[in-house]
Amino acid sequence: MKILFAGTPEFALCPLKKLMERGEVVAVLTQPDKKQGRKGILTPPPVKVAAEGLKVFQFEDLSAHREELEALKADLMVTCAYGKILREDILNLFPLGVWNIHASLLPRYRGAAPIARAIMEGEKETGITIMKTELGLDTGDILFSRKIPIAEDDTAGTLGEKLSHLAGEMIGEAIDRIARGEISLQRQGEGFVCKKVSRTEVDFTKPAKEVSGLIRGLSPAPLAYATVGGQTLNFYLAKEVSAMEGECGEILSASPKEGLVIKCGKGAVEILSLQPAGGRVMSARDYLNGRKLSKGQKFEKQSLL
RNA sequence: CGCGGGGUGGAGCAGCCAGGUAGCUCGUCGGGCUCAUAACCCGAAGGCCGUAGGUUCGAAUCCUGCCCCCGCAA
Repeated sequence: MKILFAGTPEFALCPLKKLMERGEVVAVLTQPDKKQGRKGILTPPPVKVAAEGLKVFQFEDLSAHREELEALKADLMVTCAYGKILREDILNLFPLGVWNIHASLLPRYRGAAPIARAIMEGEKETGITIMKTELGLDTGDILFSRKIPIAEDDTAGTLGEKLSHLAGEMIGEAIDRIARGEISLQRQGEGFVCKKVSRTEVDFTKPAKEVSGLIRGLSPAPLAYATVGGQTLNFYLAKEVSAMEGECGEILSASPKEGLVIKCGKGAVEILSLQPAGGRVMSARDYLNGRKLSKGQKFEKQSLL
Protein backbone atom coordinates (compact mmCIF):
# COMPACT_ATOMS: atom_id res chain seq x y z
CA MET A 1 0.00 0.00 0.00
CA LYS A 2 1.43 3.36 -1.01
CA ILE A 3 0.25 6.14 1.21
CA LEU A 4 0.54 9.91 1.15
CA PHE A 5 0.40 11.16 4.72
CA ALA A 6 -0.80 14.66 5.50
CA GLY A 7 -0.46 16.02 9.02
CA THR A 8 1.17 18.76 10.99
CA PRO A 9 1.26 18.80 14.83
CA GLU A 10 2.44 16.42 17.54
CA PHE A 11 -0.84 14.64 17.47
CA ALA A 12 -0.17 13.29 13.99
CA LEU A 13 3.11 11.67 15.00
CA CYS A 14 1.88 8.30 16.28
CA PRO A 15 -0.17 7.55 13.18
CA LEU A 16 2.67 8.73 10.97
CA LYS A 17 5.21 6.56 12.75
CA LYS A 18 2.92 3.58 12.58
CA LEU A 19 2.58 3.93 8.85
CA MET A 20 6.29 4.54 8.46
CA GLU A 21 7.04 1.33 10.36
CA ARG A 22 4.83 -0.48 7.96
CA GLY A 23 6.87 1.07 5.18
CA GLU A 24 3.86 2.40 3.40
CA VAL A 25 4.47 6.13 3.39
CA VAL A 26 5.66 7.37 0.00
CA ALA A 27 5.56 11.04 0.91
CA VAL A 28 4.44 13.44 3.60
CA LEU A 29 2.45 16.60 3.24
CA THR A 30 2.64 19.19 5.99
CA GLN A 31 2.32 22.89 6.65
CA PRO A 32 5.14 25.27 5.78
CA ASP A 33 7.63 26.15 8.53
CA LYS A 34 6.34 28.97 10.66
CA LYS A 35 7.98 31.65 12.70
CA GLN A 36 7.66 30.92 16.37
CA GLY A 37 8.75 32.28 19.68
CA ARG A 38 10.23 35.58 20.75
CA LYS A 39 12.86 35.67 18.09
CA GLY A 40 10.61 34.57 15.30
CA ILE A 41 12.68 31.50 14.60
CA LEU A 42 11.48 29.54 11.61
CA THR A 43 10.30 26.25 13.07
CA PRO A 44 9.40 23.14 11.12
CA PRO A 45 6.18 21.37 12.13
CA PRO A 46 6.65 18.17 14.21
CA VAL A 47 5.55 15.99 11.35
CA LYS A 48 8.28 17.32 9.11
CA VAL A 49 10.90 16.53 11.75
CA ALA A 50 9.55 13.02 12.27
CA ALA A 51 9.37 12.34 8.57
CA GLU A 52 13.11 12.73 8.10
CA GLY A 53 14.29 10.67 5.19
CA LEU A 54 10.96 10.77 3.43
CA LYS A 55 9.87 13.10 0.71
CA VAL A 56 8.20 16.05 2.43
CA PHE A 57 5.98 18.61 0.72
CA GLN A 58 5.02 21.89 2.35
CA PHE A 59 2.79 23.43 -0.26
CA GLU A 60 0.76 26.51 0.47
CA ASP A 61 -1.57 25.76 -2.40
CA LEU A 62 -2.09 22.07 -3.06
CA SER A 63 -3.95 22.46 -6.29
CA ALA A 64 -1.00 24.28 -7.79
CA HIS A 65 1.10 21.18 -7.20
CA ARG A 66 -1.40 18.59 -8.23
CA GLU A 67 0.90 16.96 -10.75
CA GLU A 68 3.59 16.36 -8.18
CA LEU A 69 1.14 14.64 -5.90
CA GLU A 70 -0.27 12.63 -8.75
CA ALA A 71 3.20 11.49 -9.74
CA LEU A 72 3.54 9.72 -6.39
CA LYS A 73 0.97 7.22 -7.59
CA ALA A 74 -0.16 6.71 -4.02
CA ASP A 75 -3.03 4.32 -3.43
CA LEU A 76 -4.57 6.44 -0.77
CA MET A 77 -4.05 9.46 1.39
CA VAL A 78 -4.31 9.70 5.15
CA THR A 79 -4.97 13.07 6.73
CA CYS A 80 -4.47 13.77 10.40
CA ALA A 81 -4.66 17.31 11.73
CA TYR A 82 -3.17 18.54 8.50
CA GLY A 83 -4.61 22.01 8.78
CA LYS A 84 -5.73 22.55 5.25
CA ILE A 85 -9.01 21.82 3.56
CA LEU A 86 -8.64 19.52 0.59
CA ARG A 87 -10.45 20.34 -2.60
CA GLU A 88 -12.05 17.93 -4.95
CA ASP A 89 -9.18 17.87 -7.44
CA ILE A 90 -6.96 16.52 -4.69
CA LEU A 91 -9.51 14.18 -3.19
CA ASN A 92 -9.89 12.48 -6.55
CA LEU A 93 -6.21 11.67 -6.95
CA PHE A 94 -6.26 8.52 -4.88
CA PRO A 95 -7.79 5.26 -6.08
CA LEU A 96 -8.56 4.07 -2.56
CA GLY A 97 -9.64 7.45 -1.36
CA VAL A 98 -8.64 9.94 1.29
CA TRP A 99 -9.11 8.98 4.93
CA ASN A 100 -9.05 11.25 7.92
CA ILE A 101 -8.12 10.63 11.52
CA HIS A 102 -10.12 12.92 13.74
CA ALA A 103 -9.66 13.31 17.49
CA SER A 104 -13.26 13.18 18.58
CA LEU A 105 -16.27 10.93 18.46
CA LEU A 106 -17.87 12.36 15.36
CA PRO A 107 -20.25 13.96 14.78
CA ARG A 108 -19.25 15.75 17.95
CA TYR A 109 -16.52 18.36 17.76
CA ARG A 110 -15.89 18.68 14.09
CA GLY A 111 -13.29 21.16 13.00
CA ALA A 112 -10.49 22.66 15.04
CA ALA A 113 -9.32 21.72 18.52
CA PRO A 114 -11.59 18.73 19.13
CA ILE A 115 -9.51 17.58 22.09
CA ALA A 116 -9.64 20.93 23.84
CA ARG A 117 -13.35 21.27 23.16
CA ALA A 118 -14.20 17.91 24.63
CA ILE A 119 -12.43 18.79 27.86
CA MET A 120 -13.93 22.26 28.02
CA GLU A 121 -17.39 20.83 27.57
CA GLY A 122 -16.84 18.51 30.50
CA GLU A 123 -17.13 15.33 28.46
CA LYS A 124 -16.43 12.08 30.30
CA GLU A 125 -15.10 10.39 27.22
CA THR A 126 -13.90 11.16 23.75
CA GLY A 127 -12.10 9.19 21.09
CA ILE A 128 -10.75 8.81 17.61
CA THR A 129 -12.78 8.53 14.47
CA ILE A 130 -11.43 7.30 11.18
CA MET A 131 -13.51 8.52 8.35
CA LYS A 132 -13.69 9.27 4.70
CA THR A 133 -12.46 12.75 3.89
CA GLU A 134 -14.92 14.67 1.78
CA LEU A 135 -15.56 18.26 0.90
CA GLY A 136 -17.52 19.10 4.04
CA LEU A 137 -15.41 19.68 7.11
CA ASP A 138 -15.21 16.41 9.03
CA THR A 139 -18.57 15.30 7.75
CA GLY A 140 -17.48 12.20 5.86
CA ASP A 141 -18.77 8.71 6.49
CA ILE A 142 -17.23 6.84 9.38
CA LEU A 143 -15.11 3.72 8.98
CA PHE A 144 -14.92 3.14 12.71
CA SER A 145 -14.26 4.94 15.94
CA ARG A 146 -12.98 4.06 19.36
CA LYS A 147 -13.56 5.61 22.77
CA ILE A 148 -11.26 6.63 25.55
CA PRO A 149 -12.18 8.07 28.97
CA ILE A 150 -11.23 11.61 29.91
CA ALA A 151 -9.54 11.64 33.31
CA GLU A 152 -10.11 14.34 35.91
CA ASP A 153 -6.54 15.47 35.51
CA ASP A 154 -6.33 15.25 31.76
CA THR A 155 -5.26 18.33 29.88
CA ALA A 156 -5.39 18.82 26.14
CA GLY A 157 -1.75 17.82 26.24
CA THR A 158 -2.07 14.53 28.12
CA LEU A 159 -5.30 13.58 26.43
CA GLY A 160 -3.81 14.43 23.07
CA GLU A 161 -0.96 12.01 23.69
CA LYS A 162 -3.32 9.22 24.62
CA LEU A 163 -5.45 9.90 21.58
CA SER A 164 -2.42 10.03 19.36
CA HIS A 165 -1.39 6.57 20.51
CA LEU A 166 -4.89 5.30 19.99
CA ALA A 167 -4.89 6.80 16.52
CA GLY A 168 -1.62 5.05 15.81
CA GLU A 169 -3.14 1.70 16.68
CA MET A 170 -6.30 2.38 14.74
CA ILE A 171 -4.76 3.56 11.51
CA GLY A 172 -2.94 0.30 10.95
CA GLU A 173 -6.15 -1.59 11.37
CA ALA A 174 -7.97 0.86 9.14
CA ILE A 175 -5.46 0.45 6.34
CA ASP A 176 -5.71 -3.33 6.60
CA ARG A 177 -9.46 -3.16 6.35
CA ILE A 178 -9.32 -0.85 3.38
CA ALA A 179 -6.77 -3.09 1.69
CA ARG A 180 -9.06 -6.07 2.14
CA GLY A 181 -12.01 -4.09 0.92
CA GLU A 182 -13.80 -4.51 4.22
CA ILE A 183 -15.27 -1.10 4.13
CA SER A 184 -18.64 -0.62 5.71
CA LEU A 185 -19.22 3.04 6.20
CA GLN A 186 -21.61 4.68 8.56
CA ARG A 187 -23.22 8.04 8.02
CA GLN A 188 -22.71 10.76 10.56
CA GLY A 189 -25.55 12.38 12.45
CA GLU A 190 -26.01 16.08 12.93
CA GLY A 191 -23.02 17.95 14.21
CA PHE A 192 -21.45 21.34 14.31
CA VAL A 193 -18.03 22.69 13.60
CA CYS A 194 -15.82 23.99 16.40
CA LYS A 195 -13.58 26.97 16.02
CA LYS A 196 -10.00 27.26 17.04
CA VAL A 197 -9.40 27.85 20.72
CA SER A 198 -7.45 30.86 21.86
CA ARG A 199 -5.87 32.23 24.98
CA THR A 200 -8.65 33.05 27.39
CA GLU A 201 -8.96 34.94 30.66
CA VAL A 202 -10.56 32.84 33.37
CA ASP A 203 -13.98 34.02 34.47
CA PHE A 204 -14.28 32.98 38.11
CA THR A 205 -17.97 33.71 38.19
CA LYS A 206 -18.47 30.57 36.11
CA PRO A 207 -18.98 27.24 37.85
CA ALA A 208 -15.83 25.50 39.06
CA LYS A 209 -16.38 22.68 36.64
CA GLU A 210 -16.25 25.06 33.70
CA VAL A 211 -13.22 26.85 35.05
CA SER A 212 -11.36 23.60 35.51
CA GLY A 213 -12.39 22.46 32.05
CA LEU A 214 -11.26 25.71 30.50
CA ILE A 215 -7.88 25.55 32.18
CA ARG A 216 -7.26 21.91 31.32
CA GLY A 217 -8.62 22.21 27.80
CA LEU A 218 -6.32 25.11 26.96
CA SER A 219 -3.25 23.52 28.53
CA PRO A 220 -0.40 23.42 27.58
CA ALA A 221 -1.43 25.88 24.86
CA PRO A 222 -2.85 28.43 24.28
CA LEU A 223 -3.57 28.58 28.03
CA ALA A 224 -6.09 30.19 30.33
CA TYR A 225 -4.85 33.02 32.49
CA ALA A 226 -5.88 35.42 35.22
CA THR A 227 -4.39 38.39 37.00
CA VAL A 228 -3.85 38.95 40.69
CA GLY A 229 -1.87 41.64 42.40
CA GLY A 230 -0.87 43.03 39.03
CA GLN A 231 0.74 39.79 37.93
CA THR A 232 -0.58 37.55 35.23
CA LEU A 233 -0.57 33.84 35.83
CA ASN A 234 -0.94 31.18 33.18
CA PHE A 235 -2.74 28.12 34.44
CA TYR A 236 -1.71 24.62 33.42
CA LEU A 237 -3.70 22.33 35.65
CA ALA A 238 -6.60 22.72 38.04
CA LYS A 239 -9.21 20.60 39.73
CA GLU A 240 -12.56 21.19 41.35
CA VAL A 241 -12.63 21.18 45.12
CA SER A 242 -15.47 21.34 47.60
CA ALA A 243 -17.13 24.72 47.89
CA MET A 244 -16.32 27.18 50.61
CA GLU A 245 -17.65 30.62 51.42
CA GLY A 246 -16.23 33.55 49.54
CA GLU A 247 -16.62 35.89 46.62
CA CYS A 248 -15.94 34.79 43.07
CA GLY A 249 -12.26 35.13 42.29
CA GLU A 250 -11.29 35.33 45.93
CA ILE A 251 -8.34 33.29 47.12
CA LEU A 252 -9.62 30.91 49.76
CA SER A 253 -6.25 29.50 50.62
CA ALA A 254 -2.74 30.20 49.47
CA SER A 255 -0.26 28.23 51.46
CA PRO A 256 2.17 25.56 50.34
CA LYS A 257 0.28 23.07 52.47
CA GLU A 258 -3.28 23.85 51.47
CA GLY A 259 -2.55 24.82 47.91
CA LEU A 260 -4.00 27.64 45.86
CA VAL A 261 -7.78 27.55 46.02
CA ILE A 262 -9.98 30.08 44.28
CA LYS A 263 -13.70 30.58 44.73
CA CYS A 264 -15.80 30.19 41.61
CA GLY A 265 -19.41 30.79 40.76
CA LYS A 266 -20.29 27.33 41.91
CA GLY A 267 -17.70 25.56 44.01
CA ALA A 268 -14.03 26.33 43.90
CA VAL A 269 -10.95 25.29 41.99
CA GLU A 270 -7.52 24.41 43.21
CA ILE A 271 -4.76 25.47 40.88
CA LEU A 272 -2.19 22.70 40.72
CA SER A 273 0.22 23.96 38.14
CA LEU A 274 0.85 27.45 36.85
CA GLN A 275 3.39 29.81 35.37
CA PRO A 276 4.00 33.39 36.46
CA ALA A 277 4.97 35.93 33.82
CA GLY A 278 8.69 35.58 33.31
CA GLY A 279 8.90 32.37 35.28
CA ARG A 280 8.88 28.71 34.58
CA VAL A 281 5.95 26.37 34.82
CA MET A 282 5.76 25.19 38.41
CA SER A 283 3.46 23.56 40.89
CA ALA A 284 1.19 25.92 42.77
CA ARG A 285 2.94 24.84 45.95
CA ASP A 286 6.32 25.91 44.65
CA TYR A 287 4.83 29.16 43.52
CA LEU A 288 3.33 29.87 46.90
CA ASN A 289 6.59 29.09 48.64
CA GLY A 290 7.92 32.48 47.71
CA ARG A 291 4.98 33.90 49.71
CA LYS A 292 3.46 35.89 46.97
CA LEU A 293 -0.23 35.49 47.52
CA SER A 294 -2.34 35.58 50.59
CA LYS A 295 -5.80 34.44 51.52
CA GLY A 296 -8.46 37.01 50.72
CA GLN A 297 -6.75 38.54 47.71
CA LYS A 298 -8.91 38.61 44.63
CA PHE A 299 -8.22 37.99 40.99
CA GLU A 300 -8.90 41.13 39.00
CA LYS A 301 -10.72 41.11 35.74
CA GLN A 302 -8.28 42.53 33.28
CA SER A 303 -11.02 43.59 30.96
CA LEU A 304 -12.38 45.88 33.69
CA LEU A 305 -9.10 47.59 34.45
C1' C B 1 16.37 47.38 16.83
C1' G B 2 8.54 45.09 19.09
C1' C B 3 7.49 45.40 24.99
C1' G B 4 8.97 43.10 29.48
C1' G B 5 10.56 39.58 33.66
C1' G B 6 14.55 36.46 35.44
C1' G B 7 19.36 33.52 36.43
C1' U B 8 21.31 33.23 44.72
C1' G B 9 22.19 25.41 48.50
C1' G B 10 17.42 20.14 45.45
C1' A B 11 12.51 23.67 44.69
C1' G B 12 10.15 28.63 45.11
C1' C B 13 11.98 33.36 46.69
C1' A B 14 14.43 37.71 49.73
C1' G B 15 18.97 40.41 49.76
C1' C B 16 20.97 44.46 44.96
C1' C B 17 18.61 51.02 44.71
C1' A B 18 22.09 53.58 49.81
C1' G B 19 29.07 47.58 48.56
C1' G B 20 31.54 44.94 54.34
C1' U B 21 29.21 37.92 58.74
C1' A B 22 24.54 34.00 52.65
C1' G B 23 18.74 34.88 54.67
C1' C B 24 13.32 32.97 54.22
C1' U B 25 9.67 29.10 53.06
C1' C B 26 9.71 24.10 51.40
C1' G B 27 12.30 19.63 50.52
C1' U B 28 16.30 16.14 52.06
C1' C B 29 19.00 13.61 56.17
C1' G B 30 19.39 12.64 61.63
C1' G B 31 16.93 12.87 66.36
C1' G B 32 12.52 13.79 69.52
C1' C B 33 7.13 13.77 70.43
C1' U B 34 2.84 10.73 69.14
C1' C B 35 -1.41 4.94 68.75
C1' A B 36 -0.09 7.47 64.36
C1' U B 37 0.89 11.34 60.65
C1' A B 38 1.76 14.76 54.99
C1' A B 39 1.11 17.51 62.00
C1' C B 40 4.52 19.45 65.86
C1' C B 41 9.65 20.23 68.30
C1' C B 42 15.20 20.00 67.95
C1' G B 43 19.51 19.54 64.96
C1' A B 44 22.44 18.78 60.36
C1' A B 45 24.07 18.59 55.47
C1' G B 46 24.01 21.36 51.10
C1' G B 47 25.71 27.63 47.59
C1' C B 48 32.93 29.32 43.53
C1' C B 49 25.28 34.18 44.31
C1' G B 50 24.84 32.30 35.30
C1' U B 51 29.73 33.56 33.02
C1' A B 52 34.21 36.80 31.73
C1' G B 53 36.51 41.15 32.87
C1' G B 54 36.54 46.11 35.42
C1' U B 55 36.10 49.69 39.79
C1' U B 56 37.29 48.93 45.15
C1' C B 57 40.92 47.65 51.02
C1' G B 58 36.51 44.70 50.13
C1' A B 59 31.40 42.98 45.01
C1' A B 60 25.47 38.63 45.16
C1' U B 61 25.29 44.06 45.51
C1' C B 62 28.36 49.22 41.21
C1' C B 63 30.24 49.28 35.58
C1' U B 64 30.99 46.56 30.80
C1' G B 65 30.79 42.24 27.48
C1' C B 66 28.81 37.31 26.80
C1' C B 67 25.64 32.88 27.68
C1' C B 68 21.00 30.86 29.20
C1' C B 69 15.59 30.77 30.75
C1' C B 70 10.77 32.86 30.46
C1' G B 71 5.88 36.14 29.93
C1' C B 72 3.27 39.38 26.35
C1' A B 73 3.01 40.80 21.36
C1' A B 74 3.66 39.13 16.30
